[in-house]
This record gives sequence, C-alpha cells and structure tokens, in this order.
Amino acid sequence: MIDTRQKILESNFKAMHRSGYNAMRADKEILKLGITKGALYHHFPTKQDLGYAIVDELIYKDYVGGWSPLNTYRGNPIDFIVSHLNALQQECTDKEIGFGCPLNNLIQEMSPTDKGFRIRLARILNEMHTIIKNALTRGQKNGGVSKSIKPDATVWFILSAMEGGYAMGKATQSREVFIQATDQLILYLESLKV
Amino acid sequence: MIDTRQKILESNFKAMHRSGYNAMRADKEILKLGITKGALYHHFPTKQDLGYAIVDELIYKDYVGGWSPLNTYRGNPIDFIVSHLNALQQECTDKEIGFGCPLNNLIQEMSPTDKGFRIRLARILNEMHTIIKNALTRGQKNGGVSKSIKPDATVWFILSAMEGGYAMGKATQSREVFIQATDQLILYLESLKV
Amino acid sequence: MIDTRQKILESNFKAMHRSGYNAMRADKEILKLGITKGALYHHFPTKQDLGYAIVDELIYKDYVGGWSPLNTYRGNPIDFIVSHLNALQQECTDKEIGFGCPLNNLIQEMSPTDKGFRIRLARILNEMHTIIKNALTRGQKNGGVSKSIKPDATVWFILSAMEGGYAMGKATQSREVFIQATDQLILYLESLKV
Amino acid sequence: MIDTRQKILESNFKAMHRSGYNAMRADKEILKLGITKGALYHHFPTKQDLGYAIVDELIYKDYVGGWSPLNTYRGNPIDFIVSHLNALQQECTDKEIGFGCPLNNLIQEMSPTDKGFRIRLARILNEMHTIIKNALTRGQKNGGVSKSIKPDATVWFILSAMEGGYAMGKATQSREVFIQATDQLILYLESLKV
DNA sequence: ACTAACGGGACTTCCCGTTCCT
DNA sequence: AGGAACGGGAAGTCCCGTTAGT
Repeated sequence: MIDTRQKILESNFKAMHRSGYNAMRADKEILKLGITKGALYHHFPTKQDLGYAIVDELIYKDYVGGWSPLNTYRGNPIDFIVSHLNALQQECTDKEIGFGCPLNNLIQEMSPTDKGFRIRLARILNEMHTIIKNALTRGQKNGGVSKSIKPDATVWFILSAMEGGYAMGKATQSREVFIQATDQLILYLESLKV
Repeated sequence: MIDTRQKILESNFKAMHRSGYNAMRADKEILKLGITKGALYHHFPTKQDLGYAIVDELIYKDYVGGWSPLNTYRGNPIDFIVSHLNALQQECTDKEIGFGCPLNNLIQEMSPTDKGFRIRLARILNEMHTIIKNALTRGQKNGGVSKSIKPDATVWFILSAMEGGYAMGKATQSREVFIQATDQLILYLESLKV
Repeated sequence: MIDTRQKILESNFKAMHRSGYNAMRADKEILKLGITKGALYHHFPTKQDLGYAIVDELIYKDYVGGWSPLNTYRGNPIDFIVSHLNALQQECTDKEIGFGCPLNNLIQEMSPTDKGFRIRLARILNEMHTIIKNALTRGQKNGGVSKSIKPDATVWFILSAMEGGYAMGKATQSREVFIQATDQLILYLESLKV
Repeated sequence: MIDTRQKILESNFKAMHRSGYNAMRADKEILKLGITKGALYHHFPTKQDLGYAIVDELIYKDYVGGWSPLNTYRGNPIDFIVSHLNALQQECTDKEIGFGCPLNNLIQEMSPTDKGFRIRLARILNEMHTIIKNALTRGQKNGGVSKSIKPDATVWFILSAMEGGYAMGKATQSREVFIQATDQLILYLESLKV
C-alpha cells in the first residue's frame, strides 16, 4: 500500500488534536483505516517516535511554513501579520475551535514531562519568533513599523495573544470569543504601524 | 487524622499541575503522605470526583478569588490589573513557569474530552471575565478608562495575552519570555488609561 | 431505632432475591433506608452472617412455614398440594417470575461453594420433603393416595418440577411458561389420587 | 500455541460450572495453563465476551446438540426422551451433581441481571423446547403418543422436572435424589405412550 | 511490508471489614 | 446502638510493545 506511513501520521495527528497525545490510541486510529499494528510498529517503533514525527513533519510544516513567506515579504510586516490573523479567523469553524491549536495543546500537555517534545515544540516557536522578529526589525529600518517597540518582546506578546486566543476559544467553546480576542490583537498591531 | 480530605486535594492539585490530570496518580500521591487508597475512595469515589473537587475548591478560589477584590476597587481598574500582573510576574519562579498555569493546563487537556471539566473551567473564566469587564465599564464611566474600547472584547484579549504568556513561558521553559510578554501587555494596558 | 435488625434483613433479602448473594451490597442497601455501616456490622459482623440469617429467619419461615399446615391437614394431601400450587400461581406476577424462586436461586449460587449455605438450604428442602412425604404416606394408609407410588421419590419429583417450573419461568421471563409447567404438575398430582 | 482460544473457553467453562460466572477468575484459570492475560484480552476483550462465547459455543452445542437427533428420530419420541434421561443419569457422578447443570446455574445467576445472558440462555431453552414439542406432535399424529396431552405445556413440564432434578441433586449433594426424581419423570413419560 | 497472537504491567474501581468516637 | 473515617487487597480493563510467521 502506498504511503501507509503518511496515513498513519495523518490519522494520528487528528486524534492527537482532538484528545491529546496521551489519550491518542495509535493502533485504534489506524484500525479504522484497515491498517494493523504490525504496520504501525514497522514505521514507528514506539508511540514517542510517532509523536515526534507528527511534530517534526506535520506541525512544523503548518506553523513555520505558514510564517516563512514573511522572510521574503516586501510590504509592511504588520500587514502580513494582520492578514495571517484574518486567515486564521476565517479558517476556524465553531466546531474546530473547541479542539484548540495543535501546537498549544501539545505544549501544555507534553512540555513539562517529555524533553523530546519540549525541544521540538520550542524550536517551532523559536523559528516563528525569529521570522517575525526579523521582519519587524526590517520594518523599523524601512520606516513601516514604530521604532519605539522592542521587537523581541513584542513578538512574544503577539504569539502569546494568538495562542491565548485559541485557549480562550477552546475553553468557552466559542468561535466568537476567539474572534473578539484576535480582533483586539489586530487593533493593537495596527497601532504599531507608522 | 484531621483534614485528610484537604491533604488529598492539595497533594493531587500539585501533581495535576506538574503532569496533568491523566498522568496524575491519585493513590501514589497520597501514599507519600501515609494516606491509603481506602481513605481516598472514601472521600472521592472516582478520579473524576477528585478532579472536579480540585477545580471547584482550589482553582476556583485561586483565580476568581484573586480577581474579586476588583469588584470593590475604587481606583482606576487598569492600575489594579497592572499590579495583579506585576504580582504574577513576581511570584513566578524559573522552575514553576515550566509547569504552566494550572487553569490553562486543564483547559487544554480536559476541555475537549470531559464536559464536567469544560463547564467548570469555562465558569471560572467567565466569572473572571465578568469581574474585569464590569470594572472597565465602570472605569469608562468614571473617566479613568478610554471610552473607545469595547470592554467585552478587550477583556478576552487581556485574558488571552495572560494565558498565552504562560504558554510561551512554559514552552520555552523561560521566565524571561513570560516577563517580556506580560510587560508588553502592561504597556498595552497603560495605553488604555485616559 | 426499633427493629433496625429486621429492616437490614428484609432489605437485603430483596436485594439477594433480585441479584444474588454475591452481587448483593449490604451497605448500599441499608444506605437507602438511612442506616449506615456501623449499624450493619453491629448486627451482622460479616456478610456471611447476614446471609445465613436471611436463610434461617426469612426463607426458612416462608418455605417450611408454608408447608407445615400439611402436618395437621385432615383431607386428601393431594388436594393440599394442588391448592398450594394454585396459590403460588396466583401470587406470581409477570415481573416477579423473572427473579426466580429465592430458595432455588440461593441453591444454584451458593451450594457448591459455601458449606454453611448448603447445609441450611438442604435442611429447608429436607424438612419440606419430610412433611410432604409423611402426608402422602398417611394418604396411602387412609386410601386417598394411590398405593403404587413411592412417596420418597415422588416428593423429590414434585419438588423438582416446582423448582424447575420457576427456573423455566425465570429463564424465559414468562409467567405463562411457569403456569403451563405447574398446570401439568397439577394434572400429574390429580392422577395420583384414588 | 495452537488453539489458545479453545483452551481459554474450556478452562473457564469448567470454572464457571464450578463456581458461577461472577466468581470465575478468567486470568487465574488460564494462568494454570501458561496462558497470560495478554492473550486472554486478545481473544476476549471483556469478561462478558468470554461468558457469552462460552454460552454460544460450548453450552449451546451441548444442549441443543444433544436433542437435535430427535428431529430425525423415526421411533416413538418418548423412547428417545427416556433414553436421553437414562444417559444423563449414567453420566452424572456423585461429585458432579454437586455442581449442578451448567445451563440452569447460569440461568439462576445471570438471567435477571444481564440481558445478553438472558437472551442467549432463553434461546437455548426455546430451541430445546421446539425440538421436543415437534417430536411429540409428530408422535401424536403417528399414534405413539397420547392425543390427550398438550405438547407445548407438557414439554415445559418435562424440562422443568429435568432442571429441577438437577437443582435438588445439587442442593442435597446427592446423586440418589437426582436419580429418584428423574426415575419418576421417566414413569410419567411412559404413561404418555399409547 | 504487514498480520495475528501474545506478554505483562499498571491503573481505577470497588468492596468487605475495622477502628475510633459518641 | 450507631456514625464517619479509614485499611488493604483484588478484580477487570486496557494499553504499549514483542515475536513468529508470511
């Protein structure tokens, strides 16, 4: 069968998104696809290997990949960030907000107890942080972004508000709350433009 | 022995904070204190009962209790919020930031899969939201807070940034990141004052 | 409280009838009556003591007591037996047949594994057997009962058919089946009259 | 190892016969055969699954299988029934009578509390009932069986007396009682012949 | 590459009984 | 006589991973 490995990754990513790494039952997920344990353990010797692969291959791509165009973006970086936030608002259905942000979910669940996850997840955040920080710094040089802000801290604040917005939406099971929080973040961002 | 119940609650709250509800082993926690499974079962017939009690009795008190003085605060509410944030920054040691915020942790882990947790956690957030929103609205009337903001959305943004700050600190295992993010939040809050 | 002991006995007899001795939860039964474990263990130090008391005091009385008038019955013993069977048919509602005969239930469940139960239950059966056997023997002497039957074996057959009737009714959850089986037993009994 | 599943079924059938379904300890039974809990769980995820399989595969076969030759029996059905009873009398040792009839045991224990068992056990009884009833009806047509009996009710009486005979033997721990009761049943059956 | 049977440990539940106190 | 807390063990479930075989 072509791409059994990919199917295993994707079905378990969904399960992990829904109920977390610990509650994810790798063998039961793939059973639904007609794949059995043998194949699973052939590709991923341990559950941890599978978890790490999901982070490295799927989550990394979604998150870092989503921000990397900013590296070559020519306009005002604030505009890019705002349009990215708008896209996230659009994507997010009422049902999905209840599952939260895959990255944030994993951070909360696995960071304190599993070093491998912690390193991988921190790396994703740090790469996102670097991309945005560099863009803001360039923006300050080019005159689109207020020179009074500290890019480093500001980016952590932006990422905090984003991830926090997902958390509030998840807790209240309400897309509306997520929208309100990100709308305010957008207002804040616009205020950083020159 | 006096207050076995309280000891059970507190020791398991710590364990839950460290490694989450699912990974928490109630009987092992109390065994360290010389309490047996029999006593545990007497006070909390199921693990869920224990989990709910921790939320209702300990977490509720910490969070809602921490904000409720704002209801009778006479000064500018922004000042109260800022000083509350400062207190959180002070409290938080390098080690503890790695465990994250107990409330946020539970939201991420349990909200999607357990209705009882979801309702209880959402209730805590909603009560915090109401307290702060009312204070901001009063502030707008009294002239301490800018009339151009929408209190409802602004409070969700504030809570998002706070919880998100904990999440970033947890992910990077860095108190510094948490401090930077909350510092920016404080700057934002100051900008709302008239 | 007057007669706490009796209340404990009766509520647990019902529970035992419904779901058997092993599945009976003495403390939960009495909790429904507002009695707590302290009282239960004061009257019955072990579950076994309670079980034995139920057999000795309640079941013994119901069964042996139901047949003992036959000892002084002056008419044809077959008539007594038939009218007793008719009474059992009348008593038995559709719902109750599903729970079976308390005596038979206990025999099936406890006889092989608990000597104390076995002895007590066998004693009840043997006393019933003796009463009926003596009556039939008297009937043979007095000319009301066919002299060709062996009273000993015949009584075991009668008791078998009775208890078996309950078992079939219980298995099929059908009062109708119980009625049919006992009707045939009555026909058989009538054929023993002279 | 070949036929682990069958070994699990059979060893637990014996245990269930001895001490009932609730008291049966599946993992301990198989441990004696060198089979582990893992294998047990593989074949029977829950104890109920194991119990149902024992009924469906072993008990059904023993009971319905034992009567099904009657469907094609050419002689007087009464003769078949009597010889079947004789066979049961022969088989039954003094020790085994104390454990009772597996079918009856399960009916008493599980019928009121477990629907799955009830349906399965009732089905076995109903199939036995149908086989014998059809045979008696044929016998009435062919002239070997008295036309005055009602086959339906008569068969429930026969089954009652049989199962009741086991119950009496079990209660008194006496093969002799079982023999006496079934002897009388045989006499009754002979009286139905024309 | 993939299957089915199997290994073994750990966790929650749950129950019977004890102890101390009034 | 009765109430509340507590002791401790065992059962069933369930899961992650291994192994022999194709």
